[in-house]
Amino acid sequence: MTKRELIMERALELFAENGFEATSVQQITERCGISKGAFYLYFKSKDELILSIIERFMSGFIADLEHTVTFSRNKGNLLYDFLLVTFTKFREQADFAKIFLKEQVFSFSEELIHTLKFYQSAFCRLLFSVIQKRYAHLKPDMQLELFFTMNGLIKSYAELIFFEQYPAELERICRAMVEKADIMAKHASIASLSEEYFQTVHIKPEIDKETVAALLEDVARENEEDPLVRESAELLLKDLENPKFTEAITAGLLNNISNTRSGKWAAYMYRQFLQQKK
Amino acid sequence: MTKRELIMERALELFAENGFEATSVQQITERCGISKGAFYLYFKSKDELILSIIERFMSGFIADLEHTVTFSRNKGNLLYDFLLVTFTKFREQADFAKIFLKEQVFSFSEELIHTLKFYQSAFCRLLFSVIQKRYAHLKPDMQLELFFTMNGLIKSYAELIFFEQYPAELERICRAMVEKADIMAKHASIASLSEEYFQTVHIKPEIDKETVAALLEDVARENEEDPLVRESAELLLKDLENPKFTEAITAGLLNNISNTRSGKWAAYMYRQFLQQKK
DNA sequence: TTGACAATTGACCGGTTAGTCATTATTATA
DNA sequence: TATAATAATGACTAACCGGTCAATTGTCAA
Repeated sequence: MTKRELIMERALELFAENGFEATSVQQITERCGISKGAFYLYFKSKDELILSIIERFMSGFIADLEHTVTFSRNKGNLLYDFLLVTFTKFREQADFAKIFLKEQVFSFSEELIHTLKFYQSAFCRLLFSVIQKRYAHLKPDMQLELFFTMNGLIKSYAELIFFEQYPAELERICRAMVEKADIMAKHASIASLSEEYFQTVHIKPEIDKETVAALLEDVARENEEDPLVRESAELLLKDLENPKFTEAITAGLLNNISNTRSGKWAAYMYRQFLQQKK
Repeated sequence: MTKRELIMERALELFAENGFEATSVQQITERCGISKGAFYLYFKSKDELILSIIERFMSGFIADLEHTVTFSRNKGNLLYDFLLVTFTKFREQADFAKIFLKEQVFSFSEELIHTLKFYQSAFCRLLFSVIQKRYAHLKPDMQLELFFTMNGLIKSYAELIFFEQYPAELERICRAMVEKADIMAKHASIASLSEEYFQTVHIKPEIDKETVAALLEDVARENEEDPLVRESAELLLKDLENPKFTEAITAGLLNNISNTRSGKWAAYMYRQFLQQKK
């Protein structure tokens, strides 16, 4: 483990215990057994630290969910799978879940708020797409209603599990949630939210070409020894500047890089970027 | 408006804007146009200030809800009324709602955490009693399930309204929520929570005799000019020490003081105290 | 007008914070 | 072993925090 990773790990523990604001750089360095000066060799500020932590975990989280949505074998279980992956990932990273669920948005830097909103809307888009598929026959306003309810329940269950340390059976919770969604889809008639709500949640991600290019370069660098992945990333990079490939070819290349850690995220961003252009 | 109230009001604004931790006493006094020293004439610490704010608003809030539950004319609409009062009260006090919904529990004093938990569990008990009445035919585990879902939805809607400033129609939201509850009560079968959850939420309030006595003394003092209220409070005070009255008499006396501001809260606490003794 | 008392002030205190940088320790290379 | 390069240190700064208190101002009866 690099020292940078060590700092991130210990800091995450402290943030989960005492919150971001209440944790001082001093405390972090003490737990790591390093000096205060050393901290600033690896992070240029405390803000950059929390940003890196959020970025690192959330990119993995969203990429995993995206993978579930895209490659789920059993389409009938997609909602269940989505929920289970969500809770499982959060449980794996319980410390992160705590700060993500409860952390104040007050007194955060603009950049931090922007990053959080970006990932939150990425999650919302995925969840909504799952709802849309399962309940395609419903009118959009009732789909919205279902999305809102499920989103709220996810948060409630997450708080119960991580803050009250409730000994939950994740599978049971997910089954109960799917049942609720199905029942509501079948019998509910009153929509409490208008289309305006969609705008509230659905903040456009505004992914630019440079961001995607940078991610693909990372993939190529990190997988230098694997020619298939490296070449796929390089081809995608070229096509980004000068699109020539058909959809099938692009999809195949994205699949090639999707098995690597950084590749999963890069592929997701690439797909989002293409969809945005349409 | 007394200077104490002025401070509470301006402080609440700042807390809603920047959070409790991030708001300094300096900022508060500046917005009030007073000196820092003056602040400490009215509050012995910053903690006492936030405690007073919470106490002031939450006692009124819970008392109103309790009044709704106890005296609701149309029992069939009780859940709807409960939800509507909740949202309406929160909207009236949007600044307070913000700090109550989002404020960190990290780095709060023990007393503050205890107070917050006390009011939260008072709210939970009321909501659960409403659910219990409406869905009396259901098994306890499904009642719990309904309670959890409604509680979560209340929070989700509240966040939507106060943080995203979503232009909500409260009546429509409440109708949609009641519909959801009814549908779930009729068709849901999977219970995700065991009885353990009840303990998590249902923290015993532990109301002691002295607390209730102090509240009744306040009522008597505040309503000196109203003999009916004053004497009712004094009789209740005596009966607290040396219980002689029948339930009907006690209930009547509690009704007598329930129309005053402080009386509503005192009556609620009195009833809770009696129930606890059983 | 005076004097007693209450209300109000703001400089000040000890403590904590994020962040800096001259100095020192460690490692790699020649 | 000597030298250069890199890694790490911790005392230090400036700003801000909650809270205090001697000094000042305002008020009103005598």
